[in-house]
Amino acid sequence: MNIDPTDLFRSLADPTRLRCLLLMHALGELCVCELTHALGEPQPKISRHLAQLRQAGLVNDRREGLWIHYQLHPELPAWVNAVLSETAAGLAHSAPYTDDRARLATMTARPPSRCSA
Amino acid sequence: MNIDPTDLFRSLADPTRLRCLLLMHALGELCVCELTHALGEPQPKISRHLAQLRQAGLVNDRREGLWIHYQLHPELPAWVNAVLSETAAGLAHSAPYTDDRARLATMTARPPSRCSA
DNA sequence: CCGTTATATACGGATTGACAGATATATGTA
DNA sequence: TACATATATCTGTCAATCCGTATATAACGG
Repeated sequence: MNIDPTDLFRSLADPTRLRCLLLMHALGELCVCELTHALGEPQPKISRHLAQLRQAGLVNDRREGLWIHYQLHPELPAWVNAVLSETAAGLAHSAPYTDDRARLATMTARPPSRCSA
Repeated sequence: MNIDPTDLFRSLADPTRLRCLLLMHALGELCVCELTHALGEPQPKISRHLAQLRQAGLVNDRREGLWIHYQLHPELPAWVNAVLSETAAGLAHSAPYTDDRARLATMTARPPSRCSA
C-alpha cells in the first residue's frame, strides 16, 4: 500500500478528520454514529470527512447491518503508522481529544458489533 | 513552544513546504537561494512558503549579510520532531526528495556561512 | 549615491475546501 | 408494503489556498 504524503497531511490538516483518526487509533473500529456522537458534529459532516479519509486510503469501511464501521487501514506503510502514533502520543492528553474519548465512553446504545467484539 | 496540530499538518500538506522542511531536516540551516536552487522553483514561491512555515512556528530565520538562513525551529515539541523524523525516514529514498538533495550538493556558489560551517 | 544581489511582499485570478441543510440510499422490522 | 434507523450524497455559498508576475525592501560594494 502506498500513501501520497500530500494526501496524508491534507487529511490530518482538518480538525474533524484528525479527531476521527485519533479516535480510531485509540479504539479501533468505530461506526459513523459513534464518531458523530463522540465529536458532537452533524452526521453529514462526519460522513463527508470519512469519505475523504477512505479516498486517501487511510481508513477501511465494513458494513454490518445498518452500521458501517471504519478503522485505520490495516495495511498502512510503517512510516504512516509511525506518524499517526507519534501524533496520538503527543496529543492524547489535550483537548479536544480527551473529551472525544470521554463522550464516546458514556454513549448508550452503541451498535451491536462493539458489544460482541 | 506550542504547535497547533492543524497548523503543522497544513504546513506539511503542500509539496513545496514538505520538500523544504525535509531538506532542512536532512541538512540543517539553508538559505533561500539554496532552497530555490534545490527545488528548482521560483524564488517568490519559496519565500512565500517559508513565510508560512515561519508563521506556523516550524522554522527559524537568521540574517547574515545578504542571506537569510532558515532551519527547523530548535524548540519544537518532541512529538513534532518525531513526526518530522518518521516522515523523513519514510520518504528519504523517494522522489523528489533524493533529487532535491542531489541538486543542492552540486550547487556552486553556496553562500559563505555554509562554507565556514 | 548607484548598481547588484538576496529576499520579501502585493495584486489578481483560478482552484479547491468546508459548511449547512435538504434529500437520497440502504438495511431492517412490522 | 410501510416505516424507522443509519449513512451517503447533492446543492449553493463562502472562505481559504496556490500561483505567476510585478514590485518593494535590505544589505553590500563601488
